[in-house]
Amino acid sequence: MSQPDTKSRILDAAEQLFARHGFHNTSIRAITSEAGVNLASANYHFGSKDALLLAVFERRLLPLNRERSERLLKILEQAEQAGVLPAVRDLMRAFIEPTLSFRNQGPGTRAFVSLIGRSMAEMDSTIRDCFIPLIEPLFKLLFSSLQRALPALPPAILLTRLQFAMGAMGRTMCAPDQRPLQVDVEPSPADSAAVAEALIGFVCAGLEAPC
Amino acid sequence: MSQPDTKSRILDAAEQLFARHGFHNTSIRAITSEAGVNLASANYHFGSKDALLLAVFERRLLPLNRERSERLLKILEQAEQAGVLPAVRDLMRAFIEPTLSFRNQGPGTRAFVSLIGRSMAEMDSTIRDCFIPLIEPLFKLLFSSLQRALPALPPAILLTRLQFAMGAMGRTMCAPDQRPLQVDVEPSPADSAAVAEALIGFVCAGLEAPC
DNA sequence: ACAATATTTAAACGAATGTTTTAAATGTCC
DNA sequence: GGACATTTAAAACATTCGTTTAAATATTGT
Repeated sequence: MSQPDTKSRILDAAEQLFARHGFHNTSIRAITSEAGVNLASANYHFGSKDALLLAVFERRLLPLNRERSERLLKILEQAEQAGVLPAVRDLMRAFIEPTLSFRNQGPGTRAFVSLIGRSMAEMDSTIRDCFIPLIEPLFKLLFSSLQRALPALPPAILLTRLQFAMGAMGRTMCAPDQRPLQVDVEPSPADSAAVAEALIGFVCAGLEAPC
Repeated sequence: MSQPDTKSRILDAAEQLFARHGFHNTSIRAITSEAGVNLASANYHFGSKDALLLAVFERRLLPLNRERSERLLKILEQAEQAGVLPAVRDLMRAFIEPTLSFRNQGPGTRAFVSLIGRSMAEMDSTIRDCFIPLIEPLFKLLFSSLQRALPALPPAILLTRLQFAMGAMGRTMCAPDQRPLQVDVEPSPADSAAVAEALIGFVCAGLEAPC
């Protein structure tokens, strides 16, 4: 092996470039060049560009989703044992907080969070075919958990509002790496924990709003 | 000229395909083929693919933004004459409602709304260079209007929350045309006026939440 | 140490892309 | 009605793309 092994270096470079320029606008040549490896090694290790995208998703999303899923289940369990409804805020925090704090764990995870945020708005089937199956089970768990937390809210309304929340979250994930819209105010707090708390407060207010 | 003129047919086809497959994944050949015109006519009329994207944006966004801008200004004016603060809900309705009702005015406008919603999450510079200048003035107007409506809220907090609202709105604009995440509930109301009202309620609750 | 396997390298392939070119056709205006 | 600009048509341009090939090199197992 060279420095880190070739496979990881390709994943790192792909993650960075997919996040910055998008999947279809990033060539395998750009990836292998950025990674400092031979062009053919990307296809050798991953088979195809599509499979590389899937590998980029899976490397970080599987552990992240496991953590979020465990936190959700623990909240449900604790609420049941205490004989109370789970709190919307606790549930949304379990879903949002690990994702946004992920951003601070290095340049790789930061790019990855951008990539995911961007992928949530993606229409292209190549990307959605990779992405949707990876988050659908967790999304279902979140939805059913929120149903328990808000038993009086019609499920269709809850689903609509949860889509709004996903939109707010997705934008928060990729907006810091976008060229910003210029407004005549100093930019929002760089402290990402504060942004996460603000987002949690925002979506909880919206989810729990009167009907 | 043929049926509708060639220029419009190219714009219609580009709008449809950009929304469905994304800019970089749509070829000029696919556009001109869908439009039933010659390949070279796209470059003849618009000069380049980038310029075609800009034309697609401008054709509908300029009138739409004019309407939204006028509605915002009227609300500010009326509030000032009445000696009261403008209502957050009125301002957000003026910004959101014309956009979402635009979706029901035909297949072209529907695709366009998707394209805009998708573009709000875009990282690619080609697309953002076209898109950002077209919405920045309106966004600034919305922001300053909300500052007047919420004088007690620190501007940095307001900006953060407005980003959340933009994310929720962007997702609402393109989600109906995405392959949906499957949840065990009948999909949200097809009535788009109801969705718009739900969105307005959601973002107002979040914007006005206690700090 | 040697054979077997895994990985890297350099070169090339065919296909698809945005754009340009040339010629024919169509419309406009004096 | 003829000169002129505008629009279409078909072909070709040079690049870039994802992928594959085949030889060279490194690694591993025994």
